[in-house]
Amino acid sequence: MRIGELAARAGVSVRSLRYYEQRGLLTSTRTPSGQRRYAEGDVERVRFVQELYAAGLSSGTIAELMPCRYAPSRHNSDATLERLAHERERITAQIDDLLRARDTLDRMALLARAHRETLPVPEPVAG
Amino acid sequence: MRIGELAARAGVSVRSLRYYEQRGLLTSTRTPSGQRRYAEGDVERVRFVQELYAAGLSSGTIAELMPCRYAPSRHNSDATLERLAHERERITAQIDDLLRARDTLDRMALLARAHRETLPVPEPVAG
DNA sequence: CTAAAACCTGACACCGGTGTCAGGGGCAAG
DNA sequence: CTTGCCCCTGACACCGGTGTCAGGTTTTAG
Repeated sequence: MRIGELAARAGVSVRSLRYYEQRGLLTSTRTPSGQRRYAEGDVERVRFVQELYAAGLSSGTIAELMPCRYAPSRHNSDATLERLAHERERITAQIDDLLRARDTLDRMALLARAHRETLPVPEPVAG
Repeated sequence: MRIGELAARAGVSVRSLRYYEQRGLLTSTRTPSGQRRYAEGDVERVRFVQELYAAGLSSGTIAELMPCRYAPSRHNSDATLERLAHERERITAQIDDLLRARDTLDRMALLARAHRETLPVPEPVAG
């Protein structure tokens, strides 16, 4: 398929797909005139990339993990396991950060609501 | 206390503290010569800022939430509640992203390990 | 008094994924 | 052939918290 269709189906911009190719996250065949053509499986591949981006992995790291996912072999799995463990640790720490911050926000919201009721205004808002 | 001490005790750089002041997240009194002086409570305040930064809140958003934390009143709590709810939602979504990605990494690690045992090499590496 | 350490302001750089513009092909439908 | 849409490359901008350098002042220790 052409790049516009892949972008639409994977939910990313055309710009991003070209960038992924440049970073080695995605490959395409080219028509004689130079236009990119993609296979069906690339939709899933792009979603995979997005999923890891959403978790804060860099394009370099994702590039390193791609073969483990799409062309696993003894050769690549060794070095990759360390990277996997490292990223897992980072993600877990990040989740902890988020949970802590969310708790803090919740406490602040409670406090804010308490202040609202501590000082009731005659006619706050009818509706 | 002076800025260097606050930086050390809060675990951030001096540069960051000046930036926080510029963004309205932190205030300082000045000595006649212009040097910043901070109160004890600012240590906690800086940690609070860091906690929210770690959860992806921007300095602008944090600035908006500061009064809710350190000077709560009917006046500010109203508009802030919406912001709090919004950020909470964002954080929760982010946690979901991280959990999904972590699961994916875990599956990849399993796959990698499986490949290792599927194709055992005679003498991988002795030491 | 002097030297070192700490502080000041201001400015520029970085990262990295994405938006966007410019200027130029390719290709199907009419 | 023309029109219109999609594609190509290359380049610049952005965000935002932080590092870092320059050039200068203040404080502190000896």
